[in-house]
Amino acid sequence: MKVHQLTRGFWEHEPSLSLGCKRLRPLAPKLTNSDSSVTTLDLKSFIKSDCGPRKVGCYDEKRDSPPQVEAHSGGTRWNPTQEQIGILEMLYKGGMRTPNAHQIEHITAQLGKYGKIEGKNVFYWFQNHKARERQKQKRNSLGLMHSPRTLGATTINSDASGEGEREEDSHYKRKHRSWVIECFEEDNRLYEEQGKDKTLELFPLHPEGR
Amino acid sequence: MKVHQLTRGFWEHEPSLSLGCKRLRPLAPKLTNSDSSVTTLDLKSFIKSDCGPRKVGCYDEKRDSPPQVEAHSGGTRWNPTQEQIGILEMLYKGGMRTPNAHQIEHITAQLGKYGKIEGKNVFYWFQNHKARERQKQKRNSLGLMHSPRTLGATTINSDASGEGEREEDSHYKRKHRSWVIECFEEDNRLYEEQGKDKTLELFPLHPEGR
DNA sequence: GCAAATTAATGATTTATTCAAG
DNA sequence: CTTGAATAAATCATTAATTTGC
Repeated sequence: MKVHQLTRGFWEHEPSLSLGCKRLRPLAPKLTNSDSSVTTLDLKSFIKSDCGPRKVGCYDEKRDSPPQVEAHSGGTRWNPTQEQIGILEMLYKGGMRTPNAHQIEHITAQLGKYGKIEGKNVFYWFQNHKARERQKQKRNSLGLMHSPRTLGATTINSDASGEGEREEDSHYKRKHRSWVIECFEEDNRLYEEQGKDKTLELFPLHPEGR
Repeated sequence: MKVHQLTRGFWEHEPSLSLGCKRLRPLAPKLTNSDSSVTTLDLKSFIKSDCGPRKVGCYDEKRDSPPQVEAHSGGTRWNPTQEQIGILEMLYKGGMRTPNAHQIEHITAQLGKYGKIEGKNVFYWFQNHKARERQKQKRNSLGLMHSPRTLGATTINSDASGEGEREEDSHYKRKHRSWVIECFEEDNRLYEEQGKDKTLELFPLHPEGR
């Protein structure tokens, strides 16, 4: 397979790769296949070796001291403290919905005083909180006008929170902002040396359908 | 600009906060892009400018020199060259679906030789390509068997497109991995030194009043 | 032939779902 | 069951090929 060469060329900075692929023009019929007799290159092997698919996910944050539970708990997932949650909710109530990189950075720094936390935790928190507030509300409004049966009595708060949380948020959305992605440029060099990998299986291994 | 007291309280580690903020709708639709009231929020452009070329901001900032397309980059959105597309497709065909930070970094570096490109572009490309290949296939398989009878059987993965593209991808997903988010930790210091206060508009910035 | 108007393709962003730790 | 984490689906926005009228 010639693909091999292509691949190699690619990873080796070879500037000359004359693949015949042509970006199909927008309006073109767009035939169904983009051909490809080319194929399956051994990218896998290369990439894989590049970063050992060792531990999956974020368990290997600290190269050593694995069982070392520091501060709170292991290193699996963020376990917010009361203060952290409080502040986050406060911000949420204040109107914040999707903080950008700067804000996240800042917030993270502040919350860090109360316990271990990473930027992504803040990011996710907002995402989840927003989504869940929304669905909670939807459930409520729907439930109210429908059958009186309550599925989960456990849901104590059930909107009792009384936040006047409206859908306001959804208007000013649709505005470009990148918080999440824009960081790629910055963090590049970092990984270079660390060798820390979060790689995991790069390719699908188990066939199956969803 | 008065940035809400609440904010101040928070940032100063002040525990006493009495938010009564009600905050109403963010404000007018804000279409026509940035109100340009200036400094208020160009966080984004800020960030971007950090790296040089200001893209995101759209054109508002410089209302003149609009048609000035430099090279091809312009400044709006990534416009992949054929080589770039070719390589990406090659990788895709090779089985790559959701490259992690390392891979993205690497790929970006390589593709950068053929034209301007950022990590996020690579990230998005894979996301979009994967999704679109999927929907294309779904369309196909649905289309070809218009026998309304067995709808459920559609999963036979007819592969009509002639492409060997399988659905394998959708299983190994749900695997923790952060490429996107993990960068938050790293890029922090970047902003730090700049001295640029980020307290600026932590909130949606709705015109107070009201 | 050319440029405005159309339109398909696709880059970028947001929302909805799903998975799984605790 | 709650919720942090991650991915997929839906949507918006912009670019460029194509069409159209002159």
